[in-house]
Amino acid sequence: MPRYNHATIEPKWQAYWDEHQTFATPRLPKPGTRKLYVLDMFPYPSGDGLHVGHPLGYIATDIVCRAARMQGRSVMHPMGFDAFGLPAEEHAIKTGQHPRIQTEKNIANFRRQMKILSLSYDWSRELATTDVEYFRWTQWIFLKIYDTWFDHEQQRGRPISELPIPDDVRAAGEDAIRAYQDERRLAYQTEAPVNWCPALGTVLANEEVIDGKSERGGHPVVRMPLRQWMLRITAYADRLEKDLEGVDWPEGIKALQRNWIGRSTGAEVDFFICGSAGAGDLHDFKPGLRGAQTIWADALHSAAAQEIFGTWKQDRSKSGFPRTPGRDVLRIYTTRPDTLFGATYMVIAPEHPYVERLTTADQKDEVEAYCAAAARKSDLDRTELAKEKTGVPTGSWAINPVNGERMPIWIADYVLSTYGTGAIMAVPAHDERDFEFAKRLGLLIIAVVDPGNAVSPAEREEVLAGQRCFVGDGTAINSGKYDGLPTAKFKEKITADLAAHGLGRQAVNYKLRDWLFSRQRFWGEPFPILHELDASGKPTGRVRAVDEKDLPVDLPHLEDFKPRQGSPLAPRAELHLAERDDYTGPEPPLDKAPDEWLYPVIAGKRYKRETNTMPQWAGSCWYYLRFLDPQNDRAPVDPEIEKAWMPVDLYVGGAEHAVLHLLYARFWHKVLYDRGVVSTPEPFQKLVNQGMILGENMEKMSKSRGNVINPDAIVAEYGADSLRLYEMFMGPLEAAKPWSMQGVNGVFTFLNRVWRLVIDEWADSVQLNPAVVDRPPTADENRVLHQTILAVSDDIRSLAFNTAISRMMEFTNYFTTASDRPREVLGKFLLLLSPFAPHIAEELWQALGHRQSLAHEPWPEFDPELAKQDTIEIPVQINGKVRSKIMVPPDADAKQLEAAARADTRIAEWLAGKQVVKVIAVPGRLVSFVVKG
RNA sequence: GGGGAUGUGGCGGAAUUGGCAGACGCGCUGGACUUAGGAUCCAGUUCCCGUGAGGGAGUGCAGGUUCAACUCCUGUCAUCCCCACCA
Repeated sequence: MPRYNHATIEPKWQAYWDEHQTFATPRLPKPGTRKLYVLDMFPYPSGDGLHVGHPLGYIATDIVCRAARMQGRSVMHPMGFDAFGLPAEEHAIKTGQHPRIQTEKNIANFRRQMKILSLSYDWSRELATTDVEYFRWTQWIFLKIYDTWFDHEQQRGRPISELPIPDDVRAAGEDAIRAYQDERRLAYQTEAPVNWCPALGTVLANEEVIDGKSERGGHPVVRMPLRQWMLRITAYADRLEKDLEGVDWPEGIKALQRNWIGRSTGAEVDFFICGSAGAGDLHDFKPGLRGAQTIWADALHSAAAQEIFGTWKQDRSKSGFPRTPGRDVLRIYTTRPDTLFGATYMVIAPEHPYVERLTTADQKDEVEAYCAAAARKSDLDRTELAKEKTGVPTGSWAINPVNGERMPIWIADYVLSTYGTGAIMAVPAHDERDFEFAKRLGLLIIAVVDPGNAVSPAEREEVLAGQRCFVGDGTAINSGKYDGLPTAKFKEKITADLAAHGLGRQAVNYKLRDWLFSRQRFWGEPFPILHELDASGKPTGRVRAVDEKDLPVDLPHLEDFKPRQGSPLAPRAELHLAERDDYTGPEPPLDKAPDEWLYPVIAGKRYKRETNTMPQWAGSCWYYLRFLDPQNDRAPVDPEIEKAWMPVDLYVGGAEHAVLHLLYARFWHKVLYDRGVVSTPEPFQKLVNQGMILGENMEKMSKSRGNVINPDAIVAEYGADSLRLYEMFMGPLEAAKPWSMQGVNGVFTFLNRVWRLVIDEWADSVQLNPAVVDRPPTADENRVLHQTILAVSDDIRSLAFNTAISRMMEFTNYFTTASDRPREVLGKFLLLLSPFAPHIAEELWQALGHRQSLAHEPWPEFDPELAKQDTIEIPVQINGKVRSKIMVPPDADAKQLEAAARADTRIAEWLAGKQVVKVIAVPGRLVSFVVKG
């Protein structure tokens, strides 16, 4: 009758923990205890609810926390919701209902689903990024960032009030000072291209644009510039990379972040421009295709070029390398300054500011057409179509500072305006892309690196003849006085020489770009920013931060959430949309807000609110701080509390956040650190990525594949304990692994066996199994118990939950067959089991006669003496093959092992008549004979 | 093209610093108890040969180091993920 019935046990204990506030966390760690902050990546509360993949990480952290509490640590274990986001906004557009309503419904469902799993969160700390009282502080942090500039000398963010203002700027007046500051803030405005879909009247994310058309509806999409907010994350690139050293993260994730930051060291070099408009004879040469080689050769030593170059070089060596390049030079960035002598042409990006200036009259049409076409392409198009590199000559020339030779300047979209200086020197002999381009267009290729024997002799000949590209290191050739230098040395030397002549300098570049921080959406945090208007209602360009006391800036009431209907243009053909009268450009939904929200008046001045909203990342950048002090209405977090709990000791979540979320959060944290809001330079000490749970068919779980498993169904049939146990038993936390219903049944069976270990299933009511007795445990029983204690404790520490469970199964197997079992041993076992399967553990703990919850019961102590075996089995190998096994005391030394092995009859037979060459005896491990004959 | 991860029975997966390959579970086979079992208990279960004792092979593939290799080294194949013209 009293079978294991999870359906009655689980609600009972959930109610008990709730009522007794078992998992409430005090404001500060209890004095004399070590703190432990364990954090899950909080979910986006989607309408579909949790699927079994979500709780994988939650269960793992919960086990860690439950065990840690029993080990006497003060545990912080909170949960919340990352609730801004597109799906809720789309739902609102469809239904006209405020997204908050749907969002709160979804949160309620998520919370319910988590609660039936008994994840031991302190729910009093729950938060959602959409809570007005939460995003009030998100806005506050934005203002901190806005109020900060980055001091490159000190490598830290400082208040804008401490920014030194140069005298000439100060003299130019208040607006000049303001502009000077605005250009240096960590939050600044710029024109950035967005994907604008006129038919949908909305701006789309890159992922929503497929082949130049909107993902939904297939409407045309144009890229066009829009004034937007950026965060200067690039200022922190160096620290974001360096500080990875000190954190305990998977190497793969660190590599991913380093790769994303993409630090490279090279040189910036100035090339003198000649042949720009008005420079007379120098641009008589049209850089042709086939003919380029001879033209180039002719131009090399033209007297005019030599003369101009000579004086320029002299000037530079006196005045040094200027901070910003003058009008007369084209500045490039290269990681291979050692190939400078092999540069045969230059390329600038179609968006480069010099395009117009460098384009000669007869190239004008061609260049304009090319740049216009490039502007229409999305980033994706540009890389996809790049199988064939394209470009047009500007008609202008540049002079190579190391040898005074002339080279044509091209425009090509294989050069990115956003990296380096947006201009390159092309070294086709030693760069794949330049090689491909030069080959296609018949440009000159000169080898300046001898690969030596890094390639086959035949290949080397090709390289030297300019018929093959070689990008590796080698020895310098065709490089004047530098000939013979190995690549690395050459780089150093020429960089120093260029610097000495004021022609170049060492430079560091990052792939990381500043963070585009505004979205043209409704369902996000409004910016606490006001734009000043003049008497006629036009923006003056001055920006004002909302006063801290006026936070939060809440979202306004809107009649409907539909985006503006744009005019039906033929966008791909239209390049100058903004100039058309009937054009209504991208306008965020907040522009439809009522005037009293949109146009506040402060001190007699009229303002317009910023109507962009923050991206979804914003809320997740600092939630781990708010959990510590969620009710605080004077600060995002109390400094005393922050100091006591930070950093997060263990952070568990999916690998999909390996780059962006973790980089953004680290960035904000560092700004807050510089500004004294937090006390640690890094927020997350240890990071673990849980793997994906696949469907039973080994495919990713998705609605469309129809292989989604809902945890509710599993809990209903097998109980939360079985679900928890199964998810942990499936395999290593980090690995991807397929779901198996039979596997769930397997752990369910195990729990039934545990149940019967303690409870008499034949009795009419729940009572102890008569086999449970009060007697001291035998040596064997103690050994099994203590080996289990050791293994489970270690496995929890190393997050190897699957093996911890298998050890508990072994324990159960041992005691199932025993005719009786000591109560004390069972009790200790239940404590070990409780972090994994807390409900059944509590129930059985109570059945054993305990009155109190075991949630804060001390963790069983491991006694090595009791775990010791009196004899152990040792394999004996002969020539690497196990031929027998011997029983010896665990502390037997090498001599005793060998003697015991020789005494073994089977070994004696194997050794008979053979010569023993060598004997290896490793105490506690094995004996190995090497024999001959 | 660059970076990262992973390859072990029919399946999920175990295996301190190199030291008994296959723990634990699923599945399967046989048996017990049963009117019955998707319950429970017992035994077996990497493959090949052998009734058996035992022998041989075996951790994607090919080599190497070692008394000893899933583990270390070299090469190679496959799968997955991320980034992708970053000069």
